[in-house]
Amino acid sequence: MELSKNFQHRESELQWYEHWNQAGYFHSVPDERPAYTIVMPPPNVTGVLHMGHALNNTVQDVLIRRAKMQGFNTCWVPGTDHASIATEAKVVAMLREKGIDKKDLSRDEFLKYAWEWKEKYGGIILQQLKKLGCALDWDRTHFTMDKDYYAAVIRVFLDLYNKGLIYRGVKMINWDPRAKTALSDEEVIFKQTNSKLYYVQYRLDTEREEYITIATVRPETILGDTAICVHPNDPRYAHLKGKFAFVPLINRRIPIIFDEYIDMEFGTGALKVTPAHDLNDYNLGLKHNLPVIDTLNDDGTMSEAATLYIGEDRFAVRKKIVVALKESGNLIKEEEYTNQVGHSERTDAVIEPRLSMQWWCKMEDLAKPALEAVMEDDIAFYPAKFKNLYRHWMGNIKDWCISRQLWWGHRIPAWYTPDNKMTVAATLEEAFAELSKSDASLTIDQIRQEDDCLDTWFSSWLWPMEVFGWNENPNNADLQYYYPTSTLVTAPEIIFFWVARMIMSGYEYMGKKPFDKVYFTGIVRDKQGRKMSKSLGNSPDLLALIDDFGADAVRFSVMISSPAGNDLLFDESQLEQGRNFSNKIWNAMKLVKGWEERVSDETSDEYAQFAIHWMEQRIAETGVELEAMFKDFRLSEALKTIYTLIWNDFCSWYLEWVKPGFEQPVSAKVFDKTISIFEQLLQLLHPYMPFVTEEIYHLLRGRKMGDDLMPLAMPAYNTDNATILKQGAMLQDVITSVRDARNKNQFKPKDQIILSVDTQHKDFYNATLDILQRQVNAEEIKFTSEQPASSIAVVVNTDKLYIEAFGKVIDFGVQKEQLAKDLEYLKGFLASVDKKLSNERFVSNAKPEIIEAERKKQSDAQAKIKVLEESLSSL
RNA sequence: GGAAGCAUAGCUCAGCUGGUUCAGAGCAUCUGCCUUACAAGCAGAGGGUCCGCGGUUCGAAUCCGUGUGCUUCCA
Repeated sequence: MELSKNFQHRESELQWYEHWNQAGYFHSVPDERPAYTIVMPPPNVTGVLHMGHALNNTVQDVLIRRAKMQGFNTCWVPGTDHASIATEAKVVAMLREKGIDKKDLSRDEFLKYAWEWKEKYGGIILQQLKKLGCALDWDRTHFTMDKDYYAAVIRVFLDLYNKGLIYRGVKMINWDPRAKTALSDEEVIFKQTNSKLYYVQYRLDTEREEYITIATVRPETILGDTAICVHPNDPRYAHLKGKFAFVPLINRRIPIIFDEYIDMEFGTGALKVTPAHDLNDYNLGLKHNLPVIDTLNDDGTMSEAATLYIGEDRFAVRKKIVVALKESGNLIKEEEYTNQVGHSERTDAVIEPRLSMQWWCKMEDLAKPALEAVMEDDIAFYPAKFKNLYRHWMGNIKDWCISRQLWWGHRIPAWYTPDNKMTVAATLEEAFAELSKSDASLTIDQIRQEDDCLDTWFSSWLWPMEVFGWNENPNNADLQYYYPTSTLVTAPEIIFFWVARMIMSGYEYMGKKPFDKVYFTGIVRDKQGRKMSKSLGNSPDLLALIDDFGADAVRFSVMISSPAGNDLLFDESQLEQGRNFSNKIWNAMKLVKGWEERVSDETSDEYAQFAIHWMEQRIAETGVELEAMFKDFRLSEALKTIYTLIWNDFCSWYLEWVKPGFEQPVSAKVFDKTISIFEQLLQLLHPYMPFVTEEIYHLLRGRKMGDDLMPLAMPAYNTDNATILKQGAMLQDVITSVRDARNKNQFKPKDQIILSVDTQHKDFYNATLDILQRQVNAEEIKFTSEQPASSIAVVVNTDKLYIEAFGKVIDFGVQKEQLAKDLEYLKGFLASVDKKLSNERFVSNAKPEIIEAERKKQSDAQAKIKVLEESLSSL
């Protein structure tokens, strides 16, 4: 078979993903093996794959694939969440394009469109995950508005309500006037904004014409002012106790109040108080019994209560009112001012603090066990630094606003009579039964259900239990087997939104934590360090990257640069590195495959014994290291380690050491061992780069479909020969040193040399002679005790190597320089070691093995110095 | 205003419990190679006051304090 020049990822990816799926490797059913379970953080159903997903899901896939090889029954559950605000916004936009206004639709009509939209576009992101190679159990795909899931959400709502943990109340909330819904604090993004600070004077209700000046960035809100507040210790305003002022333009008479809340330094030290439109003002209003005048409609236009500009947009009014204030002489001055302005995470509209009746969930009791679990490492966070953040939030937890003024989502199961009596019940019939108890004349068609939906996170917090069918039967076999799940992989930015709440619901409803470990990935940033986001448009097109470089290369690039919890700057050079790595392995395969037709039983393979033995030990050594790294989620370090093992140890050293000469036969043993070694390496790499490894695994021995790498059990690694590892390193050292000397003396690669070795370790050289000879292109290697005439001397450890070449003029100056430089370094090194060892406090305080190591360093350095001095003097 | 994180080669970053397996990787740079798997490659090389200062210690890139700079979270 003709093998292509490079790895052809496009065909390979399609073929293997389909094959793994068909073979059932992705699907899990409970059995006697231990389970290793991950529930995917459900992406937004409107989403398309971006770098954050690529990172997050590659991490999960690496964990799943490795666990599978280690004998776990792995289950990785895919799914999406309904993302009420984002989806509703998309559907509204889609309808608008069709010329349909949401206002003209009934709730049911709208939902019909929404479901159509979901069926059409909602699965895109899951399909894209297949391109990335994700080993997901597709039979378990869930959606947060599936019938049973919906029922679970309603059931939890009823339960919490009955426990007294859910209540209705008027509070200051974050209002998104574009989406016309409340937002939780976490959904508001504060952006630095260039604003203006307006100084406005209010006429005092005194006989003399006196004024008090306030500063505000939101002049349109003065129409809702119900007081002016100053600091009780502020001498400027002490005389105003008990006085009143008039709101400009509308001449509302409002009191001057005194409160220590005021920052005397800010503005004029006098604050206008608008309880309906500012949280702090609201609290002041409560304290001082101020009336609340709500001057805004839900769409951000002025309400009738404003009395002026009714129906006009708040920002247009801001401009107009400034003009009006100027004309009336109330505007004193304007100042440039930068402040933090809240924007909606989803619609980017400027948030209005607004008083509103909402549904709330009490968090204090739920938070307690969830906080303890993390603090006591019953649920372990990686990296642990996020425990602090978690503790801080959980310790100061506020009640959760769970209602959203949207249609797309789980409709709150609260029911009202025409005179606004309310009950909470699963169905209309139950609600009717309850409500009619106190009103016998009530008919069922008079009852109307709450319009609001629940926050999306109020459904996704049930994810780890509900994907296994908690609602239908909490004792079902799947839930018993897979819950608690093993590892949650997510971004730190949703630690409160989601992670904390899943822990709460897990304890509340399962009595158990939802997962053992939480691994927080970093945030993917672009080259300039900006977070990749849709709004910036700086996220590369992942599918294009996969197409260009291959899924393995994309996976490589995100994994190589993502130490746990640290942000990663995404750089295309890493994609190239990944692609090149695939090709390197592909070419190594071509080399080995090329030997197949030249396998012979008669060929000597003694020369290769050392190489094989050494490589096997290197793999074992690395296998042990990898185990430790995976335990700590040092995933990028693990990949680097595997990369080095394959590229350096295997390709650069091992293959060169065992490679037969041009068109020479290769022994059956070397061939077979090399393939076995290759297969072990492919297995170690497979979790990171599944496609290229599976492809080559099959090609190496011409395996049949079904005889696959993906489910192959991984051996337990342990090293039993430290000596050969040291000898391998020594051999590399000798080879590099001789090559360096060749280079420095301008030898061409083809120039042959004669190498003479003055050593105490003849056994080592005898075992590696053939390898050494080929690697340094030596015609002959012999032992000696004297430096041959006109030879280059090289010192490696305490061995002296002499290089002779015919027809080569040797530059002793270069050589002398090199030896002198080495000697100088070593003398300095020895001096530092001597100093340490002659320090009494070191000898008495340091651990014995450290002292022993220093002694060894001392004697090694002394020996080497001696050898170097001898070489120098013989020049 | 409160809190956290980061500062290591030209660039992007590793460096777990303090000790030469500790100063490392990739990219970039320099030298030599179209060597019979791979030029997306091979063989070598150069390059760093581990941000400044102070402390703990026999010993600090690593621990503590402090200053500076950047980032993020909360108010």
